Formats: sequence, C-alpha cells, structure tokens
Amino acid sequence: MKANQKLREAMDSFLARGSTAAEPYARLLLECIRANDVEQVKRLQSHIDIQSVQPNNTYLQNRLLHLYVKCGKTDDALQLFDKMAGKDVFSWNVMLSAYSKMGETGSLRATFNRMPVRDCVSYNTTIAGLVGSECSVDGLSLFVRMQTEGFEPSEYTYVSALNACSQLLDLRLGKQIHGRIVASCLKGNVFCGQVDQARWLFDGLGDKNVVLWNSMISGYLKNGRPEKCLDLFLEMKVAGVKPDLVTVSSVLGANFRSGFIDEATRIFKEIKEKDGVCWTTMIVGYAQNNREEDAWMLFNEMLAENVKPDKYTFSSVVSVCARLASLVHGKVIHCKAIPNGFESDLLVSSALIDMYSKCGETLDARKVFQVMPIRNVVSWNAMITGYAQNGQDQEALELYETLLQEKMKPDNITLVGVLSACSRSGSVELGKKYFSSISELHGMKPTLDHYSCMINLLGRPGRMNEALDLINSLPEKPNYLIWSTLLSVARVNGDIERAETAAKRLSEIDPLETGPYIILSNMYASAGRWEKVALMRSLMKDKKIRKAPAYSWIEIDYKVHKFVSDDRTHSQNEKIYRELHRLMKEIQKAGLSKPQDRVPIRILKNLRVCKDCHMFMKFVSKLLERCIILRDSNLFHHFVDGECSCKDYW
DNA sequence: CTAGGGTTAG
Repeated sequence: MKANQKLREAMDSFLARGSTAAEPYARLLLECIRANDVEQVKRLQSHIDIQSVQPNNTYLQNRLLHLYVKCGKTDDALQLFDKMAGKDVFSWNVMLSAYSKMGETGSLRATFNRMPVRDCVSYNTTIAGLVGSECSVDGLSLFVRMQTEGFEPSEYTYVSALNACSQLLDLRLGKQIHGRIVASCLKGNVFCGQVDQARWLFDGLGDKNVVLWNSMISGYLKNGRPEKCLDLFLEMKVAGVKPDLVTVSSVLGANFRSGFIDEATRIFKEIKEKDGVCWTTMIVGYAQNNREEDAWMLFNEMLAENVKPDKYTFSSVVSVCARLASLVHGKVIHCKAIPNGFESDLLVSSALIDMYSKCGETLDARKVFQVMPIRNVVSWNAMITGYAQNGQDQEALELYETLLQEKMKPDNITLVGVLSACSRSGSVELGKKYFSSISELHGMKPTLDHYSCMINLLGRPGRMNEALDLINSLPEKPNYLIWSTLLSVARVNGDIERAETAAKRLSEIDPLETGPYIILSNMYASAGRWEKVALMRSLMKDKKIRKAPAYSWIEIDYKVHKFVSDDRTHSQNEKIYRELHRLMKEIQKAGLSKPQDRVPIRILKNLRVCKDCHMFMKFVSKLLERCIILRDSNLFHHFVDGECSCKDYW
C-alpha cells in the first residue's frame, strides 16, 4: 500500500515536470512493472509513448510485454509487440505464452511459425499450449520436430510430452518417453493412473524440487487417493522442501475430498499471500460440502481483497448459485462476469446455462446458449438436460436433433438427458430408438444410467415385464440406481410385488437408507394393508433408521431463507404459519381462475417432494395466481394455475 | 518467457 503511494507520488512529480527524458522515464516504468501496476503504466503511457522515448530498449519493452500478459491484457501486449523494433526471441516467447494461456491455438501456431529464430523455450511453450488445448497429437509431433532440428528436450518438454500421452491414454508411448527421461537423468511425472509406479520412481529420486513434490501430490489426487496427499504433504515438510501456493492448493483439494473442510479452512487462513487458485479451491470446497453460503461469502471476501476472479472462479461461483437455485445471486454473477470478459467463456457460459435451468428459467438459459461463440458437448448437455428437467421434452429432443445435424458427438450425459426427456413425454418407441443408437450410431457402451432411463421409460406406462426383462439382461450387476428406478416405477403402477423386490435389494446395498421403507409403507397404506404398514414402522424403529431431515430454501427479496420441516425458528414464524393456515382453509373452498403475471415463487428442496405437498402446491398456484417453481432432489415442478409441468409423474 | 495447483454438464 505504502509502496504504491510512493510510486504514485513519483509519477505525479515526473508528469508535472513534463519531461520526456529517456532515463527517468525508463526507471519509473520499470518500477511500475515491478509493482505489477498496469494502471500506472497506462497513466504514464497516456502522456508519453514508450516507442517515442525508448524506441530501441528491447529489455524494457519485453518487461512491459510480460506484465501485460501476466495481467491478461493481451490486446495491449499485441499492440506493443507489433510496434517493437528490436524483437528478440524472448519477446516472441512472451507472445507464445499469452496465446498458450488463453488456449488460442490458432494464433499460437501462427506466431510460432512466423518466428525468425526459435529456442528451446519457444518449443516448450508451444508444446504445452497445444497439449493444454486438446491438440496433443500436434504437441507430440512438435516434440519430435524439435529434436530433428537439434534441440534437446528439457524437463519442461518432457512434462508436456507425458501429459500428451496421458491425455491420449497412450501408455506405450508414455513409457517410451519415460525411458528416455531416465536415460537422460531427468525427472519424471505422474501419469496414466500408474500412481504406484510413479511413487516408486519418485522415491528413487534423490534431489526433488517443489514441482516434483507437487506433481506427486496431484497424482494421488487425480487417482482418487486424497489421504496419500496429506501424508506426502507432511513428508515434504520433513524433507525440508518449502511448500508453495501450488502445493497448498492441491492439499486443500485433498482435504475437501476426504471431508476435512475445517482442516482446509485452517490451512487456508494460514496462507498469507493467496492467489486466485487458492481462493477458487476453497470456494469449490465449500460448495462440494454443502456449504453454499460460506462459498458465496468467501467469493465476496475474495473480491474485497482485490483478487481478480478468473473463468474458473466464475464458473464455480455460478454453480454455487445453481445449487442454491438462487436466481438473484446468479444474475449478480452474470453481470459481474460481463465486464470481466467471461460472458462468452466456455466454462462460464455452460455454468450459466445450468444455473438458469436450475432456477427454472430455460428462456434465459437458451439466450446464453444462443450467443456462445464456441460450444462444446458440455454446453449442449447443460441446455438439453436443462430442458429435460424442466419438463420441456420437445425442446430437449429438438435440440438433440440439432446437435446431431451439426455433427457434434454426444456423450453419455447427453443421452441421459435425451432418454429422460423421452420417458417424461411417454415416447417409448422414440426412446428405444435413441437407446439403440448409443451403441449402433455412436459406438458407445450404454451405462447403467441409460438402463435406468429405459426402466423408467418402459415401467411408467405399465410395461413392467419389459422393464424387468431389461434388468435381467443387464451387462453388469444392478446398482442402487437401477433398483430405486424399479421401485419408483412400481410405485407409480401400484405394483407391490415388484416394489418389495426392489426395496429388498436396496436395503441390502444401503441398509440405512429410509426412502425405500417409506415408499413401501405408503404403498401398503394405499392398498389398505395396515398390518404391513405396522411392520414397516417397527422395522425402521428396530434398525434405528430415521428419516433424513427435509430442508427447503426460498428466495425472497434478495435473501435466501432456509427451513427444516416443522421449523418454528424463523423470525416471522407467526406470520408464516398464520398465512399457511389461511391457505389451507382457502384451498378447502377452491375454484378460481385468473391470469398469471407475478414473479414466480422459487423453492428448493433437498428431498423428493411428497404427494401431499405436490397437491398443496398445485392448489396454491391456482389460489395465489402465482407460478411456483419447485426444484426437488429429483426434478423441477412448474406449478401454473393448478397444473404441474411434471404431469404428476415424479 | 516454458513444467506442477483450482473449473462447467447427469
């Protein structure tokens, strides 16, 4: 703070003198660069152009170029670069790193090809950029080319080359390259899921720098062994290697995955100089541990500390809003993303589509989808599943057809969306067609998720025998999802026998889960088999199974309110219950019909909505002339004028 | 200037 103040004073007096002397100008500019203060640089340049004062000072210009790239001001960097008289290989490399960071492979390749002279770093940067943008094949061919042109690969090069192998799942080539690394006494990395082998190599290495430790730690993380990361973190400290920001970010991630969110919070608070990645990791950690409010607060702290959020931060925070189904928070983020230049970013846009869909606003979601300059399968999936979950089956299927027309390749998730749209609209034949297209047209193997959709598709309209045949023909052992799907279709059909089968299997897999007992008990009650209802109750009592608490979230005037079932803790408790009782009475009278024009009421529930509440909401929507959008653990319910978009199937 | 950390869809 103090240093910046001093710099500003120096700047003021320099500009006041109106001097254009080269030496003080250069000194001042360098200081601005050292302080990472682009604003001061701009201020200085608005008075005097660097070209007119320092036309041949390549060193100074390179430093400035690097600062621009570091701060994400690529346009400024490019402008300066174009004007530079004495470009050296460093200047070119800085531009390569800019394009590499942004994933602009076109400009990256073009710049690389235009370079008059290249060095090892030029190759390393370009290879890393290509590999990072899913152009691993090209990255590898450049890896080969650099050697034919007489450049010796360094550890940087090998890391990228091995990354390329792991991306292409080419273990054979990876091992070959690894052999070369061993031969040239360089250091390896952690790839292709062979984490134990990597550890063996790692232990064999004498001198290990911080990058190596970090690679090993993240290797464990990527291979789903977070507990090992923490061990390694401690070992690293014992070995006297000082952890850096990268280490801490990995370890933070590991803590979340093993559920030690409080431990992570402690480590996070200890870090003095946090960078954007640290903040993002922590925000994501909160979000994944169902602490969305903390995640949101942390994001605001991050902004208050002047740490610049990037596309990863924005997409994470947008997904926090989606989890909360908080449209106002989501819109705030959307508005913040625009001036930061992330509006049309692939990650952010896909998260926005998901957020709007999860708030029941598919029109807004579609607007985001429509303006995206580049879409990948994730963007399409977000939009298709958004439609499917909101009961807009036709839109979902139409969009899928467009995807096929545009020669995009769908993935497993796309087809889950498509099949669930079919089952909701009762299009059995169409669903069957899409199901067989998974293997026949797209050359993929249907997963249990797809089979579950099919059981739903067949079972709902009562084709229970076909659904059971499908379960018997599964290529692998039926999992929890399959049996709970069978239970849910058996419930719709009042098929107690099948429901019993499914519930039995479910309790074998997860004995503590309450859902199956409750569904079965309700089915017995509907059939008047009260002795069975009593049996279910005593069973649940014996096993000490208790129903998970039901939560609801509702957003009123920019604030999210959370309720537990039979909650009496809200500050406006009396008023709420008075209104509830008034509604109950009104509903008993019923019979109104007026246009819908007010803001919808949005409700989020952690469990599946029960039959009574569903009925209640239908009445309330009619009575209050308000659209109610309720998102439960399963899908979306748009209640309008006494009808629900789920068509009473859920 | 180049390697290692965080992100989106069911």
